Amino acid sequence: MSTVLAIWSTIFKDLPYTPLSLSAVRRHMLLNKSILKGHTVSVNSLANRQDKTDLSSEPDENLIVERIYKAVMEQRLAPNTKLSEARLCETFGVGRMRVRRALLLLSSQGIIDLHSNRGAYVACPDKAEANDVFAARMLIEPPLVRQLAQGPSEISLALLTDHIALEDAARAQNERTEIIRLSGEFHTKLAQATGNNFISRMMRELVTRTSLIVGLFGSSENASCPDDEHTKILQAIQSRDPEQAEKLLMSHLNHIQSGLDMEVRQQPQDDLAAILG
Amino acid sequence: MSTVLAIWSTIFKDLPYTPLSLSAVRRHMLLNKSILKGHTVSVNSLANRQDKTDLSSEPDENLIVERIYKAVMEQRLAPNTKLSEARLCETFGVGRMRVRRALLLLSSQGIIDLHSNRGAYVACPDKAEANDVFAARMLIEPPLVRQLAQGPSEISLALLTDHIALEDAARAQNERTEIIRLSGEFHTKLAQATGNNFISRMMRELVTRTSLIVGLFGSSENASCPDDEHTKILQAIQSRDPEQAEKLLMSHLNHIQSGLDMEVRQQPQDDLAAILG
DNA sequence: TTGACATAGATTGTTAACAATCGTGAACTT
DNA sequence: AAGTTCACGATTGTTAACAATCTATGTCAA
Repeated sequence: MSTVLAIWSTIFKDLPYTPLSLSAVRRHMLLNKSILKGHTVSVNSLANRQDKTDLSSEPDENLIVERIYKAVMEQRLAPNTKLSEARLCETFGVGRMRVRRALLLLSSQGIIDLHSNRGAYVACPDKAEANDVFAARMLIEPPLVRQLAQGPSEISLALLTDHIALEDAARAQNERTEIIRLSGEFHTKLAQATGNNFISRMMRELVTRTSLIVGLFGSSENASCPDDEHTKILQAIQSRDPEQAEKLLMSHLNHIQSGLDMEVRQQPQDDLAAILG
Repeated sequence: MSTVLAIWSTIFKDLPYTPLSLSAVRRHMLLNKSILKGHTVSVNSLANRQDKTDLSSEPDENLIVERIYKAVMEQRLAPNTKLSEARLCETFGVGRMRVRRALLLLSSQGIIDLHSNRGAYVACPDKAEANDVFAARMLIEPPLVRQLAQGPSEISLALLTDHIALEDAARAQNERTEIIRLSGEFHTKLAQATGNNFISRMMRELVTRTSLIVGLFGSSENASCPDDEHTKILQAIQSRDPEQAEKLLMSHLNHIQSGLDMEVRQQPQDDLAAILG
């Protein structure tokens, strides 16, 4: 017992399983019964197992994560807002455990901060963090669009044109929150167009953080990206012009960043004066 | 009550707090008592609060995460290895809750996969994922070292030279696991040298995944990066030669990738033949 | 007016028991 | 020999009660 634990301690290893023919397993078990020792090896489990592709697999706390993510992207959830467990339980009609897991996931994505014994608060990036986010985006996005403009990813570009149509529609109807969210998600979809899951996830995180930053340091009129810059970037990509695409994107990011006032940080919800009159 | 809940549902907002003078708060409360309605506003909490910088803040499940992360980096934990809750509880001497939180965090970092009702398994990247990882690294790392070679980050370069010393020492003593881990962490520290937290986190994740991939698809002799390539890259950075640094890094990554055999995937622990004799 | 206790209340952290699910191995059928 | 069914055991998922912590508010002294 303590020896088994010792082995585990050093290697963290367990018996895994693999699909195999049933008889083959039985043969092995007969031939090497002594080797099995304390471990137990299944028969049917090895043969019967099939790849369940986990289709309907996320009716869980991912919904909560998505809802809160969306609220942050639309700047309806202001930085420093407290997310109390009880309130979230009522809101989503789930148990405390689900809420807890969701909060942990959100904190691992940097969307919220978890303070021990004090609760969860929407992340409130400071000046240094804001600079990091933009520096990271300026490092990653240029080679990204360059690659998109070079490689032939015809199909995935359709997603981008569709997205811009959505943006235009939202702008036409003047739906503020929708505009803000779509405006950010354009960049996320830019990354998705590469078909690379890692790049997509990184961009998604960076864009979410950017949304918080714009909400904190931005003035109200430039909450969303300038209207036509996305269109122009996409056009450059479609016409296979890497230089132009990269150039447009850099100036686009610069526009966003220069629209921020890093010194006069607005504290939308954190300022008692705004609430107490 | 239901109106409060309705507001919450749409905005997810709560009363936050800010450090303020005690008398100022009292004045506000007297002047605007009616505005406070259902909400409660503290007095001392607003004034007494000080920035506790959460120094000794992580004696929690981060330890478990770190231990498992390290085991993966050193290729002691093979892909597909099952991590059962009970076993982890014994190993680390903590309750099931901590283990559960740690597993959730690890899964959000892509280090393990969580299968519903079946447990946690060390991530087992497939061919497509491996390609994504290398594509992402080749997108990010070149501009990263280029930037390092341009910008003057003298101090942080010391960390890199120290690290290479560690690598050499480990190689001299022929400590396999140590060599493998340090070999990967060189790239992580490359990212840390930028001083940008986001870039650091991304690289850390990519390097961890790379470690799993090399363990799966690599032959035993090229488990670690070739000895002197790291040294040369660092030299190029120190001599402020962006072109050379970028070039060396690209060929370095290509070395690693070309050392993999994507077709004949080794299943170190997942292969019953290896266990059953 | 300001700051310092102290108590009451609310919120989060933890634990342990219970429920649901799945893997296991045998008996049984073809 | 190969496949199927079924109950048992083990593992994971969930819940609810309890413990620990922090916040809120009033009272008291300076």
